[in-house]
Amino acid sequence: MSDRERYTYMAAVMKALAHPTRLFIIDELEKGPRNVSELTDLVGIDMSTMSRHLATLKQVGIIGYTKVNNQMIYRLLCPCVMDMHKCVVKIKEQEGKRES
Amino acid sequence: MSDRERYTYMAAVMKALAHPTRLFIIDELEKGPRNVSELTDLVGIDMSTMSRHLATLKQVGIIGYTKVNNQMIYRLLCPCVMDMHKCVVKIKEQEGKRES
DNA sequence: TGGCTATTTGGCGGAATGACCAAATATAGA
DNA sequence: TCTATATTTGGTCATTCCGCCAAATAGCCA
Repeated sequence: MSDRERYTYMAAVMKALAHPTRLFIIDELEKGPRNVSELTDLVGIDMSTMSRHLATLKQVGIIGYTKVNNQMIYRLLCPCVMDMHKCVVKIKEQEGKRES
Repeated sequence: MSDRERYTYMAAVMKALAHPTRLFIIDELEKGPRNVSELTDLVGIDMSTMSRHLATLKQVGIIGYTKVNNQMIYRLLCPCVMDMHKCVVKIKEQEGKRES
């Protein structure tokens, strides 16, 4: 894998995380599996929009789903995503200490 | 800070990282300070585009600069960003192990 | 089959992104 | 002051994103 490919891949993962709703989804799935309706109700957006957010996260392998009857039960595949949250918090914390 | 604000802030940081060139910039600045021309030559894009990428990273506090004569010397303010890289690598590693 | 529920997909519109070129700005030096 | 160098900013264009609504799809159950 070339450097260019690696950066492109990483950027795709970051991009998948770069939306408030999708970060919320990750936090919520960290508590346990949820179906699309539950997540939709929690966020308060159109279900079609939620479905697309879920597809975005699924596409890069952060979440997965199990089909149960006519429901899609989504779950977090990569808990390490939470480490990123912590890192972002660090960035914020040091914001005040910057020189320039 | 409300949950909604927190997610919005985090998403903004992720978004700033969500581009191959900007990830490259971070890797490069991790080695040491660089001016705009150096980074531009390394990536091979228009200097104006590079300048905007740098502004994006600066805006969320990941990098900073010092003005020396008519040069802008950029440097990494938040080395912890590298931790995120590691996390993304983890996501990639477990890609093969996924069930669905 | 028909109807009900859950979810995804197609399409549209407005906003943001990222590339380039050209022009503006700032600083050093002749 | 004039010129050269380094950087940013304004403008344009094509593409992508993200919201909604409407329609399609899939799986129960009567």
